[in-house]
Amino acid sequence: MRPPDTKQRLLDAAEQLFALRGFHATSLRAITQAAEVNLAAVNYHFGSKEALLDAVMARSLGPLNQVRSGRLDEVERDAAAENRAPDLRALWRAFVEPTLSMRRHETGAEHFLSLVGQALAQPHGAVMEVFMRQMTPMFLRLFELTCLALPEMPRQLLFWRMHFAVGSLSHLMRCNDQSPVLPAGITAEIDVDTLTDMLLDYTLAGLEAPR
Amino acid sequence: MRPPDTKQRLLDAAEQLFALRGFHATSLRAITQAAEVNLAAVNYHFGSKEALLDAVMARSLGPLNQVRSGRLDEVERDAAAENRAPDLRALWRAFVEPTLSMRRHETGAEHFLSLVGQALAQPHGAVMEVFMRQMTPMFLRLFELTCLALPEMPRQLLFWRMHFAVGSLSHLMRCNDQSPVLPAGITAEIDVDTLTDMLLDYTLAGLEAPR
DNA sequence: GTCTATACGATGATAGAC
DNA sequence: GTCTATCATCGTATAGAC
Repeated sequence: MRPPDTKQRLLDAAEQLFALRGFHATSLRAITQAAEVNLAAVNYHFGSKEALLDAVMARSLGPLNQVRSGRLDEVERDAAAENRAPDLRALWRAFVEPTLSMRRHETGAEHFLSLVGQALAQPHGAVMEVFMRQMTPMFLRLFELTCLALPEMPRQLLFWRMHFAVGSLSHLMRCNDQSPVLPAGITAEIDVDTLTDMLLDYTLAGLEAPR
Repeated sequence: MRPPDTKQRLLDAAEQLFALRGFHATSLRAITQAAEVNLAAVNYHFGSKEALLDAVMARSLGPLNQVRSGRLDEVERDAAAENRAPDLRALWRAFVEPTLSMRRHETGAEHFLSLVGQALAQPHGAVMEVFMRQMTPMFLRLFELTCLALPEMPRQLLFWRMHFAVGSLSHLMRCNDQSPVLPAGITAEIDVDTLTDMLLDYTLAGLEAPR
């Protein structure tokens, strides 16, 4: 009647409750009750409540970055095959699209995005360190490939412009479920592909802007 | 020896501790001890711990938006005097510059920015509602003025592009103290004016990009 | 109106028996 | 590995002194 092991059950219950009601608003007792395990199991398997959040986040972030990494491989391979610089739009599409299309394919995507937002806002959160350790190689690789695609642009300038681009994406991730401010005559509902193209148009124009 | 009133002392102590150690990591007992007031004073003057955070944020956000509002007035006045559409760069400079230059003039600016980041990440936070209630008129006004400055652009498209622009700014605010990923040969130290111009170049190129 | 002292229920964490 | 019992600490509420 309760086949999966305790660790998995805790991860599943925690992911849902953390995202739904927030990290601090969720008690360990609520999680262990939902998972139908003992209260002390959390500290036995993970060590602390925050370490449980770490594990939940790492479980989703790993596969996502694996997809991104594979798509960056493709872009690099295409460029090498035709002996040219990598295509800027293909590059950023490889980075952006897996995240945005999570909502379509994965279940609990909004849970994951909500968790990332919460984790990154903590000042001394060990969670942010986990996130950064996972994301840093991806950022560095994307930066170097962007420099190759825009060889005329100073690296220092591109660094900051990439910072702006990442900000646009992360803000979009954070606000994608709850509608932000809606001016009159504007609807927030939009197709994922259209949204991806709009973000790419915006980002590429900013990256390539004259000084 | 302890001249200011209790309310003020609590706001000051809470602002510093919340920003330094995080909202949930800071106990009311730590705050009241730092403020040298009684524990129950928090609930008497503010009602709850979260309401205290509300008050701290509103204290900084109000004056900041007042500055922004005044500068938007100027842009509108200039446009009306010359009977033309508002200047897009002046418009966004009015919105962006007061925030970025907080670090130069105001004390505890990084505290405020850290608090905003924390507040916005909470799923059901009443704090986000407070923030949004303060920011919504500003966003709506900026949106309408941007539409006037770019009359050819569809409103729906401009709405999303403005969303991307706000994301860039908020990400910059959140990460301005702690250096993010630093590729080789890149330094994160930069003059505030240069940074402002770089952000404006990037944002305007994105807003004006062809479809 | 303000401030103080004190108490209550719930939380995250831990120790030790099984 | 799992469980029960227990701890210090948390946010909150209230009764009563100035």
